[in-house]
Amino acid sequence: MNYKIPRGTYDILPKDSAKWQYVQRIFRETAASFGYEEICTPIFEMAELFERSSGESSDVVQKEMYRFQDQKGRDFALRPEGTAPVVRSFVENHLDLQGGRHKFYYIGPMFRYDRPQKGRYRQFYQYGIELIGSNHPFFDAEVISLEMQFLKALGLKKIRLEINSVGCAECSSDYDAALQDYYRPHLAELCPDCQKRYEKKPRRLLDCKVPSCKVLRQDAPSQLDYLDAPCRDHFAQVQSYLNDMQIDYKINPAIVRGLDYYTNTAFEIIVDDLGAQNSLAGGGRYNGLIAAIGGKDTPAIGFAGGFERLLLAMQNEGISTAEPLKPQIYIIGIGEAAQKVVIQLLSQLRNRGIYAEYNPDKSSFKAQIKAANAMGAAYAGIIGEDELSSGMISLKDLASGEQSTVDPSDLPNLLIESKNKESNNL
RNA sequence: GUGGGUGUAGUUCAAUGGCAGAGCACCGGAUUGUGGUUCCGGGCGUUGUGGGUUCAAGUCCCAUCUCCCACCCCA
Repeated sequence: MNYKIPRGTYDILPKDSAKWQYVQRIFRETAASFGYEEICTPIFEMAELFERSSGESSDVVQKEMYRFQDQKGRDFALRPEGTAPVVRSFVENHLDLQGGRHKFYYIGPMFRYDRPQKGRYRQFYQYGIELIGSNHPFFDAEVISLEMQFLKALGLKKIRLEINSVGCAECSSDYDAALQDYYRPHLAELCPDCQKRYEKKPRRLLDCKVPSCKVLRQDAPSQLDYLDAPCRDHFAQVQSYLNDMQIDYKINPAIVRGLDYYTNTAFEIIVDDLGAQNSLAGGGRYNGLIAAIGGKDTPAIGFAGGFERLLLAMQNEGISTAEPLKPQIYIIGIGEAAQKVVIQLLSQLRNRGIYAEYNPDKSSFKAQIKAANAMGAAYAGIIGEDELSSGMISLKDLASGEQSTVDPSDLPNLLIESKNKESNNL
């Protein structure tokens, strides 16, 4: 084998594509029921867009972006996440000046130069929504409920919703200072990673997995105690709306979104038994982002989820998604003379939208009916010498074994009728 | 970027340093046109790749790559 797929990427083969179509369809339907419409943005953008939005110090920008220059030396990056491009498009198309609320959803591949592992790839597919133009806490709850609704529609049960508030720019920097004050005397006891975090992003100290760091964290100040009055009120209202929507959640002060632009509400949906990468979706409010990339100051909230993890979780819960494609009829032709009639019939049926199969590679009657059975065809249509002379077709119901003789002109309607009957029974 | 594991037929896996094999899948057949069972037949694969040790390497050594798991990070 000469050519190999790039590391951390994968092909979606026909045997799996129905699953992908299914989850995407359910997501689109769910989004539509909340009034969200699709937005498609390019797969690459100016690298600077992501530096601005995610934060130059973030890992995503520092070491995970696929960056490249084009023939004119312009600095681009394959998009590592979906929010910045949507916001860029929002501003570029002057929707910020138009006012009002805007609801977007997107589906597509994202790229991050990570070390691949379970539930983590270098090209991975995300779905997400963005609601731009309101700071009302109702919409925080609505965005969360859309995601919960989607997961429920898929039949996932073993999921947990955790929420937090990271406050606005002011209270969040107050909190960082408080955390540093707390950790300063213990600096030497922290793991090397945490010592770096202390400087760069003190909040990251809260989700370190090293036992000694976990112990220290127990008495650390909580973000929630450092929220100013408006932020505290906002968070309380979000919870109240979630209660009204009968959505279960747990407050987890350790939830820290990785990207710099988050404010106030942050949430994450976690699935057990998924391995280390157990975060199925995450999101939050990002009131400062639109202004940060040059638009009119506009509040916004959204989330993103990963399809790979979704599919893993569904597999874990034994949720089956799609039936394999089965022919409605498999046409068996015997002898050279039959082939012409077979092909004409095949075309007629396909023109009527009926999935009909025929395989001239198999010549014997036995091989053909075996294939019909193996493919799960509902019927076998037989055309041999007898049928050629009578102008009729022998039609065999492969489930019951019953065989009848039908006029070729009646066949399409007959097949469509039986298909309808079958889907009504489901 | 760090650590551990891994790689043999389409697939799942065998093979004390000594002839690379089996199950499943796939294809064909079992007296001329009736399917899930059964029986019979069908396998030379750069043993991931490149070096090295050896009379002899799938097996030992080195390098490299993939995949898996974890750290990290995150969806």
